[in-house]
Amino acid sequence: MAVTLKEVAERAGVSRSAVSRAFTDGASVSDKMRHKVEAAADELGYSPNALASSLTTGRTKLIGLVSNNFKNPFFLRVFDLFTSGLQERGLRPLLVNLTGDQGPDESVRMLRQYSVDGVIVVSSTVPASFAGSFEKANIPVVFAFARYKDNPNANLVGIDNVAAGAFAARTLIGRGYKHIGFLGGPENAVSTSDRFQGFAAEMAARPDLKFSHAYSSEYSFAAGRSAMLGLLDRGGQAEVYFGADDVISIGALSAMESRGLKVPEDIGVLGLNDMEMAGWENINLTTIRQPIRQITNAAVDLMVSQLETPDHYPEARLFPCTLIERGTLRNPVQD
Amino acid sequence: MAVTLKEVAERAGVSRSAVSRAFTDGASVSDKMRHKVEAAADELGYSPNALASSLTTGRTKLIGLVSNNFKNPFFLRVFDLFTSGLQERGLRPLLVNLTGDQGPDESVRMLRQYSVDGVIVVSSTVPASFAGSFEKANIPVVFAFARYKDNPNANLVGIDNVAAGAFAARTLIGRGYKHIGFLGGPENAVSTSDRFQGFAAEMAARPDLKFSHAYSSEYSFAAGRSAMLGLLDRGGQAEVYFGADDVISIGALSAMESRGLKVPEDIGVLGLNDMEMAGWENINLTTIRQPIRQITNAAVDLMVSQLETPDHYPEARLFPCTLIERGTLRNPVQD
DNA sequence: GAAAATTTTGCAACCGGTTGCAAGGATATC
DNA sequence: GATATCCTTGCAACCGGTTGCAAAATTTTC
Repeated sequence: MAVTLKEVAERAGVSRSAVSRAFTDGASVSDKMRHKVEAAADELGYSPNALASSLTTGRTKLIGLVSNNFKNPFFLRVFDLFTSGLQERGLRPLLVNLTGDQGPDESVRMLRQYSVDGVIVVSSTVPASFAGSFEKANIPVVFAFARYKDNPNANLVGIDNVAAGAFAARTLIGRGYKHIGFLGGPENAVSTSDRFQGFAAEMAARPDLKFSHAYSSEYSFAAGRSAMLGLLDRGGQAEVYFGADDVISIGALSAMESRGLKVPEDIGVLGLNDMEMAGWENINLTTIRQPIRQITNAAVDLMVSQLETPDHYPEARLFPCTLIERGTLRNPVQD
Repeated sequence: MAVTLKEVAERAGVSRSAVSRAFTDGASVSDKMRHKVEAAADELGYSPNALASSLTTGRTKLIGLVSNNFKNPFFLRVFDLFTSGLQERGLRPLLVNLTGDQGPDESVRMLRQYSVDGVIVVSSTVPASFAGSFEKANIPVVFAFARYKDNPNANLVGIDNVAAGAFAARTLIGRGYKHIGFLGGPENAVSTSDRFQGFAAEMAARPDLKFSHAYSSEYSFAAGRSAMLGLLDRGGQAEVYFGADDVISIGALSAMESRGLKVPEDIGVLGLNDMEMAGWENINLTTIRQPIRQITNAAVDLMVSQLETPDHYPEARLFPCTLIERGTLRNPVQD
């Protein structure tokens, strides 16, 4: 159906190789030939078939974008930045939604069938077994928003969740809170357990402060709200909570409001991510920002480096988080 | 690098065609042959190269998913449903982010280069010129969340925005509001102008009621908030506003709160979409739900029909909206 | 058990490109 | 102007599969 190289060659009265070369950067073609070919191609509306050429070149420019985070609103921005970032470099994102039944092996097989040049795994909860599958298939992979210690010799980009947890704890301690709570996502999610680890370590240094913790059943508004309602209704709640994710923190905020508590006067909340809704004036959540643009850019850069130099030495790029002061924490105490 | 069909053939001691047939449903192969081939393939870890086969079969099972809605949180769910819906049918979404410089022609060319079997355009604001480009390239296309009258003979799935606007107006009239406002997205967005058209037509039948309208600069929280702040500060605002999108309505809600107005006592808001945040208890927006699951399913179905029967007659599938009662509208008046 | 009908298999050409190699042309050197 | 050098071009093989066709193998029929 589509116009092929052969037709262009016939039209221009040249060999097929000549046409191929005219469309290949750096190939040996005279200007005259190039113009002749381009003219014929334009008349016919030809554009080369990327899939056919991949057969000989071994490059498809297809990058698998694998994720299981299609529920957390934070990730819409992540997808936006990844797709546009990849496109800018001439790469095409092949999206894989890891929800439900599809196991990792299944996905890897699929990605191999489509000869992706590389894979970016966008997830904080992806099983570590993934890394091995890709390595075995010899597919370059970058883990974004992932955990360093699971894959010390994988390419990896994100924040240090342990450090972020510690940062959160120091922030809350600095505000003079005496009873500090940690409200995590699912207890078995690595992001939650890492954040907890850093948080708890920092709290351990301050035995004079009261420290308690709880978990939500998943990373969602409803789970955060319901966990916080449980804490409030049980009584003896902390003066402030670090919610290990914005969407949980916002759920918690709504629970506090439902129980008639004033924030930040009666109780405080600190989130993590700085997703768009945190900045909405009717939410106004004080939170720790993940530098999402830096993370996505770095992931794409790392992908490109791997494509260019196949024996690229594995690398982890971790970025520090920053506090975004809004309205859900009391002011710092004066020294 | 990867295992090829030839290697499997040698290993199994059969011809290449035999291997190919063993992996093709409905091909003529004996059970004995199939087992022999499968054994060899398993030993070698072979899986067929989808791109190479596409060369002869003419099918890639790649579906372009084209969108420029990477800002509206509503669409994360849309992407979730589309990607999983396509995957379930063995199709692979190739994502195209239409932001910025990339013109439609550029995108169409790219999609053709990758021999996509079809394209789903996910956008309410995509230029109508798109349809032509795909038709010319003979690529099946489905427009989701699009406008019927722009492409009466294109495959199209969504709601009837004019009808939705009218439904909104009737709803507000039914609540006994005497001064009713319309707060749109950008004035030139087709979704906004269609919704306005339906809304205004319904209002025209009730000259006894006061009707006013305004627009936001884009479909975003900030734009909705700032537009509503403008209306409130100018004075003479309506008793209730239909915000032509949830994200705008939520922005408007926050503006009202900032100006000390109680919702729904002092002023009302009705949204459209029923995105996740509308249901958050600390937002609690009464809104008109777009049946997103039906829309995405229908779009995928329509795509599949087109792939199966190439001369599939164009079809528009429009779904009705339903009111989701929450807390931002006063109760219906009793007859 | 032989002939006819049916199924299975392999050959070879093809899908739409790329590329090493050698021949042909153009340019530079003397 | 002849020769050496470099650039351009076409040929043919190849990338990893599929498929029409005919030969081979199997099954059915009588």
